[in-house]
Order: sequence, then structure tokens, then C-alpha cells
Amino acid sequence: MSDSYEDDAFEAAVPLSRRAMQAASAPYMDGLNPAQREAVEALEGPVLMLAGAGTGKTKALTTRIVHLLATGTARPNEILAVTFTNKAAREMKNRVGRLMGEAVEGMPWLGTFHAICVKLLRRHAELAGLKTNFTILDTDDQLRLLKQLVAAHNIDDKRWPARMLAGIIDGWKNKAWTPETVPTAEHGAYDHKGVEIYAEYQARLKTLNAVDFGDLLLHVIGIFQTHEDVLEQYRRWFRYILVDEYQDTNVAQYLWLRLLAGGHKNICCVGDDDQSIYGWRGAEVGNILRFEEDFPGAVVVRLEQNYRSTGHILGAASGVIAANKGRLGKTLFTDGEDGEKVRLIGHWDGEEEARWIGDEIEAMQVGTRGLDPISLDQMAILVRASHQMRAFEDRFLTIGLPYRVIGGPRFYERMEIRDAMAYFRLAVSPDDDLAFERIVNTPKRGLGDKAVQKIQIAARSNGVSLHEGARLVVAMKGIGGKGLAALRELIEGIDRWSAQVRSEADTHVELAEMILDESGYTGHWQNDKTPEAPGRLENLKELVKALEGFENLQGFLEHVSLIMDNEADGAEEKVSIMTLHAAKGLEFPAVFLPGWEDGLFPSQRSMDESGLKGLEEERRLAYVGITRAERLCTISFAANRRVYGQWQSALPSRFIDELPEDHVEVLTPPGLYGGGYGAAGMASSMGMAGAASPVLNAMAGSDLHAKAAEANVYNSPGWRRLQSRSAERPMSQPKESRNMVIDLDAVSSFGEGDRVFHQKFGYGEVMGVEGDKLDIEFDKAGSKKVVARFVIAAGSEGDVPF
DNA sequence: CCACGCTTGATTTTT
DNA sequence: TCAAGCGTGG
Repeated sequence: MSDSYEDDAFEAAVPLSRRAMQAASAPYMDGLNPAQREAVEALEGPVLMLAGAGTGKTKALTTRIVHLLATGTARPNEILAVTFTNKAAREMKNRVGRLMGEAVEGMPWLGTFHAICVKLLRRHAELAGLKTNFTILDTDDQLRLLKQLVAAHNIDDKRWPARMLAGIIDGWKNKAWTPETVPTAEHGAYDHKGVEIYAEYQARLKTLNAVDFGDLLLHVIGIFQTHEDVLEQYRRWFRYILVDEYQDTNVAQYLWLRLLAGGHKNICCVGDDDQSIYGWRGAEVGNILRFEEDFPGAVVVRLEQNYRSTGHILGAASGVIAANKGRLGKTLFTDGEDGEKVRLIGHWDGEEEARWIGDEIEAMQVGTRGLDPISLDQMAILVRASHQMRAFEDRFLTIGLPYRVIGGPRFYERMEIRDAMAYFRLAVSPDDDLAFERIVNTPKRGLGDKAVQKIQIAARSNGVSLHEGARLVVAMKGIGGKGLAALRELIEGIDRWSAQVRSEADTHVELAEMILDESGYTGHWQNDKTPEAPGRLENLKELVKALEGFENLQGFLEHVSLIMDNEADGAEEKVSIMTLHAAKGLEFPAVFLPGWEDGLFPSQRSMDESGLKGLEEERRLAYVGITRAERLCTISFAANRRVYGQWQSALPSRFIDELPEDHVEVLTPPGLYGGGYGAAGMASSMGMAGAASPVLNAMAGSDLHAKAAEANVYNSPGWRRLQSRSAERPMSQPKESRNMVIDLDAVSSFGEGDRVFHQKFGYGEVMGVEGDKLDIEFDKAGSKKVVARFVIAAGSEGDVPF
């Protein structure tokens, strides 16, 4: 590793170190604790900032950037700051701006790994055999491409789905393996054809002048490895490197960082090995565990003072994570109060759990047990797997509790958005074959497999794009009547739109609307009567609105391929429901952690597939979950749960055993045979009364339990008793607040036989009215009881975008 | 080309 | 249970 270029870096740094000292009292340093301050001030050489949950990691990181700038140690364009998500990048940009008082122009190299790689790759595309205007494939395009290649190999795609290969290739790319360097041990993958098809796939991408997400990293690494001059240039350029969430880096990202930091070694990595929860996606905890070996002489700073959670919550979280081996080790502490203990409660089944949590939320909303009221926005339910959300959605819909599901398909991943984008792509570059393929028969134009095949043949044999190939097919009248006319119209449309893009006669927003209109795409959804259609039209409207923020269509497409997050919806206060993974980095005053049962959490699959490693990652997930809570954390489990339609019983999660007694309060669950089983059962499961509790055993394995597995348990007297008991709110007074929200006019405005529309269930007919609840027979979703204000009269949603 | 019924299999998800 | 994806019949 050559150090020759270091002199200019050094020249700049020496006189500045004095300024750095002076800056130690700079206002932006105020409020930093000694550890944070150390992490901010150690500007030269490798630094590992081990930042536990809620210890002010982002604050330290952004202050460090500000310190680099304010002391004149580095100019904005000399700092490379990488994050994983756009959200994190945005947040960091904002905070740096705020600290600097907006005085600095933006930092061009603050962004996600991918966004930064796109920039680099556009500059040096030719070194990777690409043109500078290469396109970035989304997963859909990627899969379509792979399917074609797989089909050409006569592979039984039932046993070997293309999706699986996509996953395999993705994994290889995460490890920075090119088709040539995939180790022999992996050659058996995908029926021994994996590597071969991987190579074909890469070749195909090259001819398409396209890359997938993994390639962004891989190509840049390749360029750095084969063109030392380029690497040297960037090493000189990026004099200070900062990396957020280092525990989430995969091998490719690690190599990329090592290459760039290899000269000056001014790299500061921030992360928390205890929050590494993306191993299944290629993240290597090893990267952070190995940091000191990789960068000898590294300064390691531990941020251990937690500013988020109460003492009890912290204690519970620490107790759980302590069971993991091979940690770098941190001891979180807080100066704040102990607060409420983490509450633990067992339930008979998942539905009761949802009912109880719903009641609790309502109680907390008005204030319960002497606590201040908490708004819905400040509460979250964090689940291990998204199918757990259903029970909560169902319950909240019935009681009319506003909720918001976070996660799910991202805005730009939705079908209608991708379709629309494909049209835009064609307008900008008519030769985008993947875009053409995507929309050639969307909306339906009578162009099926046969027609598409003809177009492909025409295109390939003449060495032109599909768009041009289609032109040839039309000229030769290669396909039948209806399709022919439609295809001609499509080709002419693309010609016209692309001419308009170039002429810039219309604004790009007008143009976009025109494209969606003339292509018949808007009409396609207007004519669609499925419950999703109105939402999709709404999304298209939003897409067009998003265009306004950009100069032109090209600029939009350029950015959008990397920006996949969607903004939280409206202003109404809602409880958040999300997976534990989605909750990383967030915090809420009150958190519910349901479904702590062995097999569900920790997930059986995780343990089967990855053994102890898998279990430890699950445990980290538990740690992440608990540490999201600021003041109230409630963990729960159910003795019975319907899994794939079958009733199954489960034992409380082993993580529950690991919760330190001192920080936990065991609640008595409502109902069931005097209400005693939960406390006793849990006491035993927590090791408070010996390993095997008769009560718990009875709960898990008795006849009673077996009988519960029969569907008719719901008619049994015991069940009814349970239901009526649990209907009495256990810890909370029944409250009036709900009624205040209900719009009585809305209630009375529906009657039997009315057609209504529901956001989630679609269209339906009102079969009965009971107070504020409506009995609705939905066209698609079956009959449900729903609170009246959650539906609107059918037709009033029928307004049309544009 | 489409609508329907059947089989199958089912975490976590960003870019 | 339930949704996606496939194959068949119109």
C-alpha cells in the first residue's frame, strides 16, 4: 500500500490539529458525554465507535462530520460518509446542516453504499464495460431476465425456481464473487447450473447496458482492483471515511471500504454488534468483530450511556443479550430513573393477545395506573413475522383503533408504479428492452407470448431493440389483426413520447400524465373493479406529484431507482405495527412485543438453518425489540396459536427465561379458570418455581389443550366464559374516549343494503348495523364486522387521477 | 387471451 | 388458512 499521496493530506492536517484543539469548546460539542467527545475528536486513523442502542450514535457521527468541517480538517467533498438506507442518509444530512447552521453546501459523498457506487460507476462506466447511462434493474426485471435464461436451459423450474437462483446470485454478489471466482464448493448450486447461468446473466446485463443492485458494488470493486490509478485518485479524494451501521456490512461492502481506506486509514466505523440482525441477508458480524485486526492501532470508543430507555427496560435488554457469546461487550447504563418494569403476560391464544393489547392501548391512551396519557403515535407493536400482524389488524378494525402498518411493499416496488416507470423509461430511452417487455401487454393489448416471441425474434435477428423489432413485425404484418393495431399504436406512442422528451415542449409532469393517459394505463385501472384499483390510481397520482420535485424525467428516473422508501402517511394519530427488523433505529415511549413463543420467536426456521448462530441473531432481535422502548415495554406470549390454519400449542420463548426477574413484572392475564394460570405458568417458565410447572404443563399438554385444538372449542362454555371475562378490561377502566371520536352522523348514514368501500377489504354490502359497527359482506374478503367510520359509501372513492 | 380451480408451501428485506 | 403460481378449458 503506497503512502505517497499522503503528504497533501498531511499538510492539511498538521496546522489544523491546533485549530481542532481550539474547537474542542465549540458550541456543537456541547452536550456530548466524554465517550462521544472522544469519538468525535479522534479524527486521524481508524476508529471503531461501538454504540449501544440509544446512546447517541447519530449525534456523535454527525458531530464528527461537523468537527471535521469546522476545524477545516476536511472540506465537504473530502468526506465519504456511507449509510445503508436513504432515510439514514437524509437524517444525517439534515443534522449536519442544522449543526453547521446551513453554512456548508451539501456533502456530495454522503449517501448509501449504492447511491455512492452509482455516482462512481457513472464516471468510470467504460472500465466496467458499460455505457455511462446504464440502467439499474429492479428485482422484477432481474427475475424476468433470469427466467428467460433458465428456460433456455430446459431446467425444471418447479424444482429449481428462477427466484431461487436470483437469491443464490444475490448471495454470491454479497460475497463479492464474480462468475469466475465463485468457489468450487458452490458449484453444485442450482442443479450444477448456477455458475453457468450467473455468467450468462452477467453477459446479458452487459449487452443490455444494465446492472443490478449487487453489481453496483461489484463493478466498483472490480474497477478499483484493476485500475490502481483510479483507486489512488479516490483514496486521495476521500480523506475521511465514516460508516454507519457497520455491523450490517456484507463482504462486498467491506472490501469496498478496505480498498478506499487502505491508504490513509482515516476510517471511522460506527455500529453495534448486538444489533446485527441482517446476517440472513449477507451481513457479516465478523466485520465489526474483526475491526481491530483489520485496522491495527484502531481507537475503540464505547458509547454506553443510554438516553432512551428507563433502567428496567435497559436491565431487561442487557439480561437477554448477555446470553450471546462472542460479543465485543458493552454495558449500557442510564442516569435516568428505573421507571416501570418490563411487563410480561401470557394469553390463551393469539386472538386474546390481540384483544388484550388493543384494550391496553386504549387504556394507555387515556392514562392508566397513574401514568400520563400516551398518544397512539407513541406506541408500537413489534412482531417477529408479518403474519402476526393480521390478528392485530383484525382486532383494531373491529374496535376502531387507528393503526398503521410500517413496511410492506415500498411505494416504488408496487406494480402500478413499476409499470408507470417502465413507460417513462421507454419515453426517455425507447431501446430499454426490459421496460418494453414489461408493458408491451399492460394494459392488455392482445399481445400474448406468441406475439412477444415474434418481436423478440425480429429484434434479435436484426440486432435491434425490441421497440425497433416491434416496428419490423408491424411492417411485415407478422401478427394478427387486433394485436397488430394495438402494437402499432404502442410503437407510435413511444416514438411520440420520446420526441416530446427531447423537444421539452411540455413540462415533464404534463408529459408523464400524457404518457399514462395515452398508453391507456390510467384507463386500465379506472376500469378495474378490484378493491385495490382506487389505491393504485391514488399511487399513480402520487407518483406524478413526486415528479414535480425533479428537473425532468431523466433526473427522476436516475434518482428513483435507488430511492425505495415511502413516506409515512397522513397526520392522524395511529399505533404503528411493524416487524422487529423494520423497527431498528426507531424508538417509542410504549412498545408491545407479542408472540414470544419458542418456534415463532426465536424462529424455528432460523434455528434449523443456522443453529446457534441463528439463535444468537434471534436474541439480538429480542434485544433490538426491547431497546426500542423508552418507558413502557410489554412482552407477551400465547399458549395456542393458529399456524397455517392448524391450532398449535407453544411454550413461552426461551428468551423469556433470560429476562432478569428484577426488571420484570408478571401480569395476571384475564379470564381462564380463575385467571391464575398465566402468573403461575410464567413464574415457572421464568425459573421462579422450578423448571417444570404443573400449571404450565397442563396448559401446554393437557386434554383441555388438545380439545382447544378442535374448532368447536369456540362453542364450549369454558370458551364463552373466557371471552366474557377477557372482555372486562383487566388493567384499565373502560373509557369513553372512543365514543368521542365516532362520528355519529357517519354511523347513521349507513343502512342495510348500502354499498360501501373499505380501505383494506374493498367493496361490500352492509348486511346489518349494530351501534357503530357494521356487518358487511365484502365481495372479496367475506363477511366482517367493521366500525362504521372505517368505510365510505361506495363510489365516493371513485375520483380519478389527473 | 382469460377465468377458474388446483397445488403448494409458508421469516426477517434494503438498495 | 390463504395467497401465489400453475395448468386447463372455454
